[in-house]
Amino acid sequence: MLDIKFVRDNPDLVKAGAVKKRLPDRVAVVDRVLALDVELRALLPRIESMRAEQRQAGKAMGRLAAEERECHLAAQKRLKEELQQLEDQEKDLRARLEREALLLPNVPAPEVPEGKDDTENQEVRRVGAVPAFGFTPRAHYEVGERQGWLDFERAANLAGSRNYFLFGELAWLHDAVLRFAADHMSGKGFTLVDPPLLVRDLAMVGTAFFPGGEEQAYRCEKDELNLIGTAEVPVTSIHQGEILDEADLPKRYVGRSACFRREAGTYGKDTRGLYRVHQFHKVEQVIVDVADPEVSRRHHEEIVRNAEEVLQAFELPYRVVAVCGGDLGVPQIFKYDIECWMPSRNHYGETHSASRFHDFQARRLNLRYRRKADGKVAFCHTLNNTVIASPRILIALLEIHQQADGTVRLPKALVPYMRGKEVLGRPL
RNA sequence: GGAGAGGUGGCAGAGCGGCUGAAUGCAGCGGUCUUGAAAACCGCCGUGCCGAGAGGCACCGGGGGUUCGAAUCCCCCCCUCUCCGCCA
Repeated sequence: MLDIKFVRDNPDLVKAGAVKKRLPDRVAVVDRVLALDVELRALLPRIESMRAEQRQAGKAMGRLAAEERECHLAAQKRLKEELQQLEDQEKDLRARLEREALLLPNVPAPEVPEGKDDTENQEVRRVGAVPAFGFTPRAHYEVGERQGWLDFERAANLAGSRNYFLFGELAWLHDAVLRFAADHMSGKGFTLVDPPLLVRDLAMVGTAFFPGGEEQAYRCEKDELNLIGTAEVPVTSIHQGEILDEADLPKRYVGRSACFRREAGTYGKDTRGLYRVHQFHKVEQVIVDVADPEVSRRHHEEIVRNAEEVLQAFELPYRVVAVCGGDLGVPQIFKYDIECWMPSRNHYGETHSASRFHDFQARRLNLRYRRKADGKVAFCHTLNNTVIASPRILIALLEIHQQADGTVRLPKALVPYMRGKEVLGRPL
């Protein structure tokens, strides 16, 4: 949610932001919001003065003798009816304004690159060499199926496409990377959180997945709950409605959860393997802090580094990209993606996404803090980034570390998490 | 799932149709005192919206309703607690 005052003062900036994000239909939203805002503010003074009159008269009434009341009552009743009508108008205006305002996209930072989609994201840096194999490398699903670790066919039979069974050592590896990631973040002072996986609309709207993302979420209509697509949703919402003490900031959380995504509209895309699946697990870092763009920027760099450290520990080549306007979501101001090299795609594939929101989510969540300097209340800034998402990361691990004989070498960092094992699978 | 009790400012906790945006305590801020700190004492101290300002309006879990007037009465929902039932 944008500050309505900001929209009033900078309509062109907001529109330009929507254009940069390639959301042409949202440009018109700015004008609609402004028009409703004008209408509402024209109405308010009338309502307020009527209410003031009503209140004064009401107070006087209390002091009046019973027989004096009669003549005042008639006037009061008339006023009441008139007021009622205006209040209905006000309520309707506010509802429409709210509905439109939720559609306004956050304004992208000036340093967000221009571009229409992910092909125009700007590479920031590459780390680690793309390996040269002395043999023809196999795709992860081949490596996995040959070892009996993966089964997509049986999973599809009972759960539909984009589902998977992980067996044996691969299931353990899945566990190991998540555990490693949680440990890594815990060591940096992030508090581990095991959040609710089913949440009310409040949290979905608050983190700005709704409105707009309804088609991507599984919904339990009976209970009006939604399965989360990422721990960002419940973890960023932890302090929803609260006024935090500045002394308690920043809040650093590392959420660990299953994630569910319908992947509607992706038919025919990434259909093989573990890349795009309905259900996965993720360890996610979330920071809530004071409303200071400079502080947010520092946190952003910090959470990207945290993720990079994990990838370096996993000995995976990757690159960091600055996401361009057209690939940026509605709520973000700036976003880095981290992509790991995936031989089967012969390209880097997205494994991490680090977002900076400023107070966009906090406004929707009514997430505030009291400033030490002046005792005033302000909306927080929020950020989040993946630490590790599995099984997607298993693609890179299996493909990069596969050996000619069909086994998979474990990076040293993961060995302790696999009970000392250094190689997975048997030679084939 | 059934029966009861309750949700009030950062926290605790009064109020239960008009004089209550809300007593009181704690915390916070400013001051007096002190070499300094503590204690004591004095003052200030909710949030949002509109307005250049004076000021006005809204908000006592959320939404409806009754009433000239609702934190206070009624209905629905959400949450917390207690008892019963069921259950990993």
